[in-house]
Amino acid sequence: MDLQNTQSQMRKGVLEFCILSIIQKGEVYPSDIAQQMKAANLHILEGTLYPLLTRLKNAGYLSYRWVESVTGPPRKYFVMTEEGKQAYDILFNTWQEMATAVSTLTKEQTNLFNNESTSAE
Amino acid sequence: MDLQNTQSQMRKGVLEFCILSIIQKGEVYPSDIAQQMKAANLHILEGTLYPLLTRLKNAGYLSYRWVESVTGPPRKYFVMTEEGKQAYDILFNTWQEMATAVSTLTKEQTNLFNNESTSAE
DNA sequence: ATTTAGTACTTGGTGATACATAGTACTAAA
DNA sequence: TTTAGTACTATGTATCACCAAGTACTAAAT
Repeated sequence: MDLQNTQSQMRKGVLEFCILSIIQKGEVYPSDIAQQMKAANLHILEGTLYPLLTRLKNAGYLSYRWVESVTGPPRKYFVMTEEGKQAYDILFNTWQEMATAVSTLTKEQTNLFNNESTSAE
Repeated sequence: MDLQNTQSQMRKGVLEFCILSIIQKGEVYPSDIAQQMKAANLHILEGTLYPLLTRLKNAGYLSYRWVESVTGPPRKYFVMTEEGKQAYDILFNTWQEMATAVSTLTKEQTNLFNNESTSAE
């Protein structure tokens, strides 16, 4: 176990949520997403992003259309489905609740549990 | 893929961090930790908690001592090592940076990237 | 004394998924 | 025709939460 791995795990947990958030704001193709994630300091690699988008699409949260490009092969432009929007709203709540819980837990404070009943006999 | 799984992934990413935070506040044994996590709405099961503590101990972040109990088998009481404190501080920063990044990303706002250069030709 | 219930810790198997790496395919310019 | 840049795909590996079953200890009930 190393710290980088733990940090990676932390980031991993919110990848889907962040990507749904980006797509919710407008039609994008994978490189747009990678760019925005990078700008937010949440780097994501091709080998992670593409399978993740496929999973989200298979789950019915996304749909896409092929769009020709002059600079290379065609691009998959993704948009959110109604189902995806609902899922995003739920994840948004989940995130907020979790962020609140973690902030509370990690605040420096006298903790109720430590002051009673847990001392060894 | 279902939503519960995604929510579980989100929680998974911060488990180690939260547990380190709890141990940092004082000597505890696994049931204390589970109880505090539950109180924070971040439930953790035995099959998750015990291996995780073993990993953290093997990484040098924790040490423990056996303490007899009158109500059952002896308990492993965990405390943090110096190395563990340093790791915790790093994870604390990681968490804060990530939480900020996610909040920024998921805020409803006109995004710079969507307004230029990403439209298809 | 033996059984039962409660508590504490351990172990093995499964599934989900990020990551690393390599590969395919398309366009445009040298 | 080759090279470089871009876009998408596929495979193998490692990590880790979860599930389920198991071991072990104590105290109370029978």
